[in-house]
Amino acid sequence: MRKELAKTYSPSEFEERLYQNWCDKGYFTPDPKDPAPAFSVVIPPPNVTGQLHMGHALDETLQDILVRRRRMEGYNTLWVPGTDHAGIATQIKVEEQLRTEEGLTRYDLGREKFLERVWDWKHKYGNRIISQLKKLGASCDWTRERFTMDEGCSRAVREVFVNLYEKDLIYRGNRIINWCPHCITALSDAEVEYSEQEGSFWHIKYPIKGEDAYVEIATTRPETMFGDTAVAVNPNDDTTKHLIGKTLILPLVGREIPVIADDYVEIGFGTGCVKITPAHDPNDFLVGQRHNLEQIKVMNDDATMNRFAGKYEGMDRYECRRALVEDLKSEGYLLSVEPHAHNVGTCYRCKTTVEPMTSDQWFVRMQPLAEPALKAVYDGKVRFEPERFTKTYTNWMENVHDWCISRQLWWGHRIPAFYCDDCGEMTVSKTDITVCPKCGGRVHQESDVLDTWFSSALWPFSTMGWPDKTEELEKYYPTSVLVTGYDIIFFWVARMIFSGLEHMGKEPFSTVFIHGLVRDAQGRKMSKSLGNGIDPLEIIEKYGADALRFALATGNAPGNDMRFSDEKIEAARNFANKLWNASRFVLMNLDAEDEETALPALDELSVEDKWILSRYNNMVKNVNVNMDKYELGVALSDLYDFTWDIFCDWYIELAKSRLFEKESKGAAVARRVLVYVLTGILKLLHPFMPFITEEIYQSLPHASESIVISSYPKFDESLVFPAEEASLDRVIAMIGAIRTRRAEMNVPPSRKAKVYLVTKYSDTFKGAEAFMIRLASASSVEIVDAYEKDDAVSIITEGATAFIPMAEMIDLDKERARLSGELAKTEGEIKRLQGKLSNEGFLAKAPAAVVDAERAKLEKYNATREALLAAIAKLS
RNA sequence: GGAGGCAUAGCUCAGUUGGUUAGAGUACUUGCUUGACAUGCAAGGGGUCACUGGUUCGAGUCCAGUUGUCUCCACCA
Repeated sequence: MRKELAKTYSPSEFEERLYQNWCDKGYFTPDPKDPAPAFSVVIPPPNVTGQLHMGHALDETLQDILVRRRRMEGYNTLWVPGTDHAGIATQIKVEEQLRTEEGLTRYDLGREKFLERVWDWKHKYGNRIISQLKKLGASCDWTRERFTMDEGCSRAVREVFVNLYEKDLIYRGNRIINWCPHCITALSDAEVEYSEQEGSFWHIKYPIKGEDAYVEIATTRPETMFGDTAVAVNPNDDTTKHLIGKTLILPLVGREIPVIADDYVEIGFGTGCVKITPAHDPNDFLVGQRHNLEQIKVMNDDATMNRFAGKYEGMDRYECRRALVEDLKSEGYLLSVEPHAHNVGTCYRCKTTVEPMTSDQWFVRMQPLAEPALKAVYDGKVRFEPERFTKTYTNWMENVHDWCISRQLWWGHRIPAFYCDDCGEMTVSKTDITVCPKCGGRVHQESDVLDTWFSSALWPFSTMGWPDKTEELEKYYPTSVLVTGYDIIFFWVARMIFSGLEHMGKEPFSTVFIHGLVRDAQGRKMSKSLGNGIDPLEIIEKYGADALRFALATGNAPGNDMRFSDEKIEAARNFANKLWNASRFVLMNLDAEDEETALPALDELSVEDKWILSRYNNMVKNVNVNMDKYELGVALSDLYDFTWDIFCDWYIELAKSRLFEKESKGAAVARRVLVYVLTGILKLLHPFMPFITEEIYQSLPHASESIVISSYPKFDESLVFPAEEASLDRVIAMIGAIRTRRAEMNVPPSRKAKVYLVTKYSDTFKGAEAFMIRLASASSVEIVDAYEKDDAVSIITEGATAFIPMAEMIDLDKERARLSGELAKTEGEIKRLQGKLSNEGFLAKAPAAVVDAERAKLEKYNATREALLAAIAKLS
C-alpha cells in the first residue's frame, strides 16, 4: 500500500527519521575496496566546542551537494567528518568557565589537571556540533569521524614534526614574533588582524651627547623607548649625515645609544631619524641584526613593563605610556603630539593588541615548502574555483615568512622536543623519551604546544590513517575537492597544500571550491558581539533543513558573500511546499497497482508528454553542466524554474485533462509520465534537499531502496522531441494570450467564452481543445477557416488567431487602438530584424545558426503582422 | 602602497565561452474559495545594466579609464 503524504509539508516529522535510516543502512560508509572511481572530501573541521553557525551551514551544504550527487552517480564516495581541537579558542573557553565558576586560573590547577578539564569539556560539548551537522543532513561517514587530537592525528603530527625537523625545515630560534599578552602566547602572522585605531605621534627630544643639541624622534609607541639601542638615519640623507657616529642619550633613562646609518630609513619622511628597538619591532629587529645591536625586551609576557623600564616597572604598557609621556613633558623632552590613525595588529581570537617582541619560538622554514606549493597551483594541479582566488593564494605564498608554530598554551599537541636537564642537549623524537641519548641525564619535554593549524594542515591524510599505509589513503587520497570560505585560504588551504606535497608527495586535492560569507539581511558580518547571528538550528526547526539548504545554495554566485534573510528562507520553504503538494497531487492520482517507474512506449505518449520530456531533458543537461562547473546556484535555479513553472504550472495542469478520465488509457500514460518526471526532479533536487526528496521518493513507485543511492539523471537524447515541443508551445502561447486579453478586459474566469480559431497549425490545435477549455476559460473551441463577423475580440499569436465573440464587452475604438499598438510593436521588431539581416557584416561574420534564428524570427513577426492587419481591417 | 570583489527592477540578487524584446525572488497593482498547494493560481506595472571611451556585424557580458563601495594583503618610525 502506498504511503500517503501528510496534507501539509512539515519537515520536522520526517527529517530525523530519514537521517537515522540513512546512517543505519550505511549509505554514507563506503568500502575502499569498491572499484568504482573515488570521490572524496574532508570536512573543514569545525571547532570541537563550537556551535553550528551559518558559515558552517553553507560550507556543509555545498559539500553535501557535491558529495550526494557523486554518490548517486556511482562514485565510491567518502566524506570524512571531524572536529578541530582549536587550541586557543577552546583553552580560552575553559579558562573562562574556570574563572567565572570557580574563581581559578589554569595555573591554580596546573597543566595536568587543567588538561583533564579541557578533555571533560570536549567530551561534554564535542558532540554538539556533530549532532548539528546531522540535523543539516550532511552525508558524512560517521564511522570515520576524526578529531585533530585523537591518537591517529596526534601521531601524524609528531611524524610530520620530526620529519620536518630532521630536514631542517623546522628550527628553534629567537625571532621577533607577534605576542598576545591576553592569551599569553606567540601567534603566527596569519593570526594577527589589523585594525585602524586612533593614536598619536609623540615627538621626543633625544639629546646628543656632548652637544647642546638634540635629535627629534617620532614614535607611536613611546613605551618601547626603554628598548631603544640606536637611532638610525639614512646614509644618503644630507640633512642627517652629520649625526652618524654620534651618541645620543635616552631621555629619562640616561642610557647612551649610537646613531647608525641604514637605508631602511626613508629620506624625506618625518624627521629622518628613527629610533631602533630591535626587541619590539620587526623592522627594527632586522636593522638590529645588520648592525649587531643589543635587543632589550622591556615587557613581560602580560605586557606589563619589566625592569628595563625603571620606575615604570610593573605598569601595564598603556599605563606606562601615559605616565612616561607626562614625565617627558614635564622634563621638557616632549616636543609635540599629533593625532595619528594607524593600523594596529590584534589577536584574531581575543582582539587584544598584539605586541611584537623577540622570543624563543619554533618556526617552519617556509621557502622550501612554498616553492612546490606554488608550482602545484601554477601548473594547474590545484585549481581554485572561482579562479580569482588563485591570486589570493599565490600572492600570499610568494611573500610568506617563516611560520611560528609554537604556542605557549597547554591545550594542543605538545612539541616533541626534549631537553636534557644535565647537558642541555635537545632531542626531537617521535616517541617520548625520558633520558638524554647523549649523556643519559633526565630530560623534560618542551612545554609549548603546536599551532592548531599545524595539525589541520595534515587533515586530508592524517584522517586517513597516515603515516600508516591504509587502504583509505590508497583509495581516497588525494581528495577530490576542498570546500571552504575565502577567509581561511591562508590559515588552512595553503598549509594543506604544502603539507600534502611534502609528506604525501601529492597535492591534497585538485580543486578548491571557495565560497563567501553569510551576512545578515543588512549585509553585516554575523558576529557574536553584534548579536546579529542567525542560528541555523532555529531555522531548521522552523522551516526545515531542506529550506535552509535551499536558501543557502540559491541566488548567489560562487565566492561571493550572500545575505541571509527571512524573505529568502520563506521563498525556499514555499518551494519545498510546492514540491510537496505537486507530489501529493501525483500520488492522489496513482492507483495502488501503479508501480512502474519506466516510461510507457514512445508511441503511447501524447504531445504534452513529449513536450515535458523534452523540457525535462534539456533541464537535466543544464543542471549537469552547471553542477560540473560548480555553478550550484544556477543549477538549482534551473531546477526551481522547471519544477514550478514548467512541471507544476503547465504539465500537471495539462495532464489533468487525461487524469480525470481515470480509467482511460491516457490517464495511465499520464500517470507514468508524471511519476517519471517527478522522480527525475526529486533525484536532481536530492543533493540540495535530501529530506523532502527522500520522503516523497519513498511514497512514489521507486526503483531504488533509497533516493540516496538511486541513479542520478543523465541527459537522454532519445527523449527530446523538438516538433512536439514547438507544437505545444504554440498552444501555450495562445492560452497565455487569451488569459492576458481576458484579464485586461476584466472578464472573470467564471465567464466561459466560445473560441474560434483560425490557424495554419490546425493539427496542433485540434488536440488542444481540452487544454483551452481548462486553462483559457473557453466554453468551446472550434477551428474555422475564417471568422468574418466583427463582434469578437481577436487574439493574435504567431501562427494562430483566436476570435472570442464578446460583443457587449468590446469597445471597437479601444480594440482598434490595442491592435494598432501591437502592430506598431511588431513592425518595430520587423524593422530591427530587417536591419540586422541586411547588414553585410552580420551576414558575413555571425554564425549561420544565429543568422537562421534571426530569419525565422522575422518570418514569425511577418506572419503576426499579417494577422494583425487583417484583424484591424475587419474592424474598420 | 599592492591586489581583488561589487555597481543590473523599490529591495536582495542571477545572468555560464559576446548573439531573441535583460531574468528570478520579494514588494507593488488587479482578478481568483480554479477537483495538489492562499506557503497558492492568473494577469500586470517597474530597468539608459554606475559613467566615459574602445574592440566587434553585434557588448550587461571583452578592453582601457573614471566614480562610488566593500574586502584582503603589506605597512613609514
